[in-house]
Amino acid sequence: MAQTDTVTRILDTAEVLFAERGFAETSLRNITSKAKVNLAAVNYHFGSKKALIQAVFARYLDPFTERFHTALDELESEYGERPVPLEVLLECMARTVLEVPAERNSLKVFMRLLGLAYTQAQGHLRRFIQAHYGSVFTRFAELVRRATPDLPDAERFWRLHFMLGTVIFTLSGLDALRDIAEKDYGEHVSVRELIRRLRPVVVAGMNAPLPESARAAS
Amino acid sequence: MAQTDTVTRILDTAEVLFAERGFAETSLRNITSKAKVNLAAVNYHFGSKKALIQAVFARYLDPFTERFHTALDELESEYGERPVPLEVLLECMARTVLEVPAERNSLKVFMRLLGLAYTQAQGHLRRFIQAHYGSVFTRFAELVRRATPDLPDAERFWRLHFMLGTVIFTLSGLDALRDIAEKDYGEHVSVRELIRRLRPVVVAGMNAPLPESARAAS
DNA sequence: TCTGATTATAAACGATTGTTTAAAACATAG
DNA sequence: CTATGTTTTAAACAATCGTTTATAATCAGA
Repeated sequence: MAQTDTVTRILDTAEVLFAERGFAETSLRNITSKAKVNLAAVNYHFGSKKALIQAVFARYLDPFTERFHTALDELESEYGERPVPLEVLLECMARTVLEVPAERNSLKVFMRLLGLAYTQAQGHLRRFIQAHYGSVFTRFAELVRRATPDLPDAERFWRLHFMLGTVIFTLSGLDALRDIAEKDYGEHVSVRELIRRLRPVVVAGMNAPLPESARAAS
Repeated sequence: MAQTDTVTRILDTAEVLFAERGFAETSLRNITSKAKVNLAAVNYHFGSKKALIQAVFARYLDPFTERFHTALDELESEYGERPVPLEVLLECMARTVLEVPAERNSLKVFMRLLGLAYTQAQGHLRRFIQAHYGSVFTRFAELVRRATPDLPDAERFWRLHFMLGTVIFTLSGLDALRDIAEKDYGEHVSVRELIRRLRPVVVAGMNAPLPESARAAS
């Protein structure tokens, strides 16, 4: 039983430190000392630092993809052949993202990790995430395609990533932005309130008019 | 004259490596060996690695803020007391962002650096950028305020950062996205074309309907 | 051409990194 | 209790990090 305890203590500490300072800036000694665990325990239980990083992600993404798949199952059986409206799809994704880390009050950590997965070099991480969790995103993208039949494929592809960028960038850099916001007009904003603000912006962005044709551009 | 040569060779190499792998993952030995410069040259000319990082940013942001200020000057004198339309402001910013690195074909590097500035911990960088270049952003935000008088202050603040997130996130992670895009539908997309696609999305996001009131939310 | 300051260089510094080793502690089944 | 397999531990590993030092090379001004 002490084994499980050590493994989860390492994961709990690692995810916080990774989220705060990034992967390269967090040493195994930082993690093990704060987790009150022997240094060698990381290599013993996980094999390497890279594997630890992937394990941290898997602990969030495994339940996320599972819940997201069943949520999409429900939507598909509810709507049958009819396309699921875009707002419903976005709402579904947002709800799932909020649910997963809610149990440990770690939404902020989860968001920050997603941001790091995009921006930190860490080629192994991108490959790991793509290989293990790419399919659920493909499925979501296909549903979005049916919800926005007028959008050219390329346009929809990019707008989906614009949307992802907005959300992940905002929620991942939340602490820094919150500092500025509080200094500017003294309002403390919660993650859920931010998501409330994000929704109309994202929907409007997805439904924006098509850009002027490439040839007509200056 | 050899001095200037060494300094710029260090900066040229450092910005590329930083953009590719991040700050912590790029060692001074990586930089100096690739730049064919002695290791100690960095500490001699810049003082420290932190100072080198800041110098890399200053080389982009100094001309950027200067050009942006004069471009905003022209807009203000053109419109006088009337508010500058939002589209014009965004167009002005986009044009300035494109102009600065154009001389060295390093738009990709510039964008990637901006993304890193947001996401990498590097507290000293955030403070440096805020202290040196915060004023031009404040000025821009004030012009946006006059262009969108119907938007509550808090809402506009967050939407501006949503927009920044979309653009920086997209252009900073461009290489990864481009790989996916090419694999999905074989189209190679240029930065300028991406900006063309971004514009209507950003404008629509800024002009999106207000979210349901906080109290009415679930 | 000599002088004095600036720049380049090679070598070493101590600190920290991820990982491995070998022995100790522990748990559990016979 | 004993024996076996698992987990923990302290110590050391080689590699790399940013920085410093002392010396050599280069330059500009008189």
